[in-house]
Amino acid sequence: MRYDDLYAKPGHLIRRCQQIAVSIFTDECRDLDLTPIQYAVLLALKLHPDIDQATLAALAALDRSTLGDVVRRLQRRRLIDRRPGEHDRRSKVLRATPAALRLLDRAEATVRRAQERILDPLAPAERRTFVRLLSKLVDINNALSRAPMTVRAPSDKVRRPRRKGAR
Amino acid sequence: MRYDDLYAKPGHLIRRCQQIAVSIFTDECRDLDLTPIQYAVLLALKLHPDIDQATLAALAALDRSTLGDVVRRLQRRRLIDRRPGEHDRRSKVLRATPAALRLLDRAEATVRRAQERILDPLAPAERRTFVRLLSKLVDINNALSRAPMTVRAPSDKVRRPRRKGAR
DNA sequence: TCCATAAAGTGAGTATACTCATTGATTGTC
DNA sequence: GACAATCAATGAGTATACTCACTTTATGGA
Repeated sequence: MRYDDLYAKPGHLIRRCQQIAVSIFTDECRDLDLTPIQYAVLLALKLHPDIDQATLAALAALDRSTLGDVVRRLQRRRLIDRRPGEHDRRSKVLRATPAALRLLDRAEATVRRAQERILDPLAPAERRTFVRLLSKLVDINNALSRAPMTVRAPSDKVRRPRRKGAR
Repeated sequence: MRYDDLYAKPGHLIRRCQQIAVSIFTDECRDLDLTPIQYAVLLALKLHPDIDQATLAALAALDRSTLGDVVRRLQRRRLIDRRPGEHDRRSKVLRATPAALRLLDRAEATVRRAQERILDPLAPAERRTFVRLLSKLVDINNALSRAPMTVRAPSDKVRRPRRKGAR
């Protein structure tokens, strides 16, 4: 395969696809004032009440720092209830508030419509193929790589000195 | 199709895919100290020297604000040369420095390896299918929506005719 | 019990990635 | 040539999205 052109590179196509997906989601959910991440976090909390932030981060595929920010914003909007863990005093146990559950109910049809709009350019058979390949890609890469989901320690502990401007 | 589960939703899968792609790219390019975006911007500038920021933003599929930040960081590292436009004094004309061009040469094999690693979980035939569907999804959605990518040929096109009732 | 290790949350730092508003320059039209 | 619409860049504001370092707490083995 050729990756001469920027537009033929899988990485670029994936980024644009994500851009478009977020744009469509945001457009559909404008009235709900929910971002894709906030929706994912609240949905995960609805399905798994009373888990700590590290567990939720793994469920939603976010690192702990990012989730910390998301949780803070949702807590400020009274969509998340947050209390110290009883068994483990390091942890904070989270729960979606009744308002959040109502919001999720209201969001259901909207979110489904957004998901359908994302795949709209593809024919029905293509949609199934696309989602299947996407799932395969994500699952296997997730198992192999050190994506945030797996929290695997890098094999090479030797770290280069960070240059200025480095990420 | 069912989107009951978070993990079955296209939006979530696309986000995870992007996460993984960035992670692989960053891993491969760590010696080069280049992010995917920085690479895309520099490559676009190599192929289209002396364009202004708005044109570059369209080429790289970024909004102008985001590109402004990226350009500032690249300019600080002396990878971009930035001068006021001669014909249009509102604009700033950009060019990849010789150091940037050398960096792009060094990056070539590494970036290709990263792109291949992203698709590695798929069989060869699946890779072609995936990239084809991804391209279709991105192209059609881009044409329909008002995604940041407004394709316009910047190289030879002098000026777009201004449509009166457009937008 | 002591202690090395690890895990949970957090803060700092950096880099996307958008919206909206503003300022200054340009252009088509009258 | 004046003017309205538009456009280029930029800043403020918000939300991801990571790494690294640090503190506090937990845990397992000597």
